[in-house]
Amino acid sequence: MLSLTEENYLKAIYHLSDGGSKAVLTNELAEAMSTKAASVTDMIKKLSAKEVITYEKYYGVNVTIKGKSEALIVIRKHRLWETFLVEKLGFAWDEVHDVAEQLEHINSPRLIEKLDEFLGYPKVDPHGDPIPDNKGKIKLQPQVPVDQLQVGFQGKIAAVKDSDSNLLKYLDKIGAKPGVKIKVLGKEEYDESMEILIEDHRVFISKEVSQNILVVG
Amino acid sequence: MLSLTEENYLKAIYHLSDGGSKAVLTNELAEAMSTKAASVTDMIKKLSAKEVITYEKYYGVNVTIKGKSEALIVIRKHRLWETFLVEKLGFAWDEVHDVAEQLEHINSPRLIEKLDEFLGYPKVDPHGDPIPDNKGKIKLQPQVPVDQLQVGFQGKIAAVKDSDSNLLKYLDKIGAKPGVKIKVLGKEEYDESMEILIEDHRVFISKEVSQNILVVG
DNA sequence: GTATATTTTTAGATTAGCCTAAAAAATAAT
DNA sequence: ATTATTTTTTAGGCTAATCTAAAAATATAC
Repeated sequence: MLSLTEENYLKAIYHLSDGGSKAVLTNELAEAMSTKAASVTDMIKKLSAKEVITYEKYYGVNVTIKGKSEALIVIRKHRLWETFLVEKLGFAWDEVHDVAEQLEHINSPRLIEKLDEFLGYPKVDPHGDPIPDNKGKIKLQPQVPVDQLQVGFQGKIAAVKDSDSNLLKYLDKIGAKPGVKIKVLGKEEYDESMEILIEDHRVFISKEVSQNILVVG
Repeated sequence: MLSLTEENYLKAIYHLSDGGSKAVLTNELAEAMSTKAASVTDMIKKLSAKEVITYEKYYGVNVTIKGKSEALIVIRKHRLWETFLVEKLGFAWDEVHDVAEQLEHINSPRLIEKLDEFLGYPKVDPHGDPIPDNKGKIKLQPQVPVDQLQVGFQGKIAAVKDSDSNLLKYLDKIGAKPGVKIKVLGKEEYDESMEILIEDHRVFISKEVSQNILVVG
């Protein structure tokens, strides 16, 4: 059983490690938690003792299987609550985070199952992030390049192919970065250029560009 | 600003004092909070410093105006959440208390206003208890426990004391829920058990049970 | 490859909330 | 009205989570 504070640290570690794929340094974590490195060291020892992370001095921390599962439960709760706030209570998608940060710590598996059912078992939250299922499994969606999308498609930018620096600069200019909402408005047959909505503004992109933006449903 | 623990103490004081109409003793409070008298004395000092209660040594504590208002905000949240859990998520009315105990501490005035709106501005919660408005005003109707009623009394169940889950299950079984018609058929002198009519069927209840059913005329 | 800078850890305090044991005040009993 | 009992408070300690300041380990620079 984790305390509220421990739960928050674990979640931060999970995110900073990209879901457990790399080690997290003490200072990074201190920054993320708005606290001091010394406090982080203390907490790291506690979380190690509870076997949700492994810890090597002066090297960093890694999430264990158990830790991942616990982190995903919190993330599931966070994203279900965000969905509730937007879909049912009429919050704007950018004002839900702080409240969801509190709600995610409510401890009642039954409540979460009921909430999930009430929301119609949503797959993604209002930001487009996937909602882990009740086993803690996160269904990572296949990333599709924009040029293969149908007109009308709505989703979120998952990644961009970062081969060319000029391309990245251009993508940055039009606001095409991971996490941003995207919608396909139109497709020109003869040159395969596209008209898309990035966040809230319309842009025309060439086939070349469209091949380099990866999205998820 | 009160901590979670302070909020729970204040709420208990509010209830034990019958909404601020009498002083609460240290041991009473210790009992209610499942803690020791010494801890209560400590907390009393903190709550006095924050001016939500007044405190006279060896006499007891009283809620201040400010304290009442803060307690009522928590009670409002508790009862709105209980309503949500029953009305929207399909919880049974006797399984909501523990979850609502957690949810009542979520701090977001906007959330509560939105929730209130979503629920259609309910006046009472699933136990029949009145929901304070957003100014902290509570419309109280005099509620009398069944054990104090005369034979022949007819009325309506207004609320049940929602402390014990086993009791709530029992009450649910005999159909004793808010809104239901009730009539006192008889009273046994030697053990103070009673025979009552709940909606349409006769039941015998012990004194203990009769003390936990509150009715209005 | 030694010196300097950065990062991380230890050491020692602090605060909130709780505890036990003992002292003090209030209440009850004779 | 003293004594006995109950209630409440004080005294002193414990744990979780935080802090500052200093020491230790690692990384960087010349």
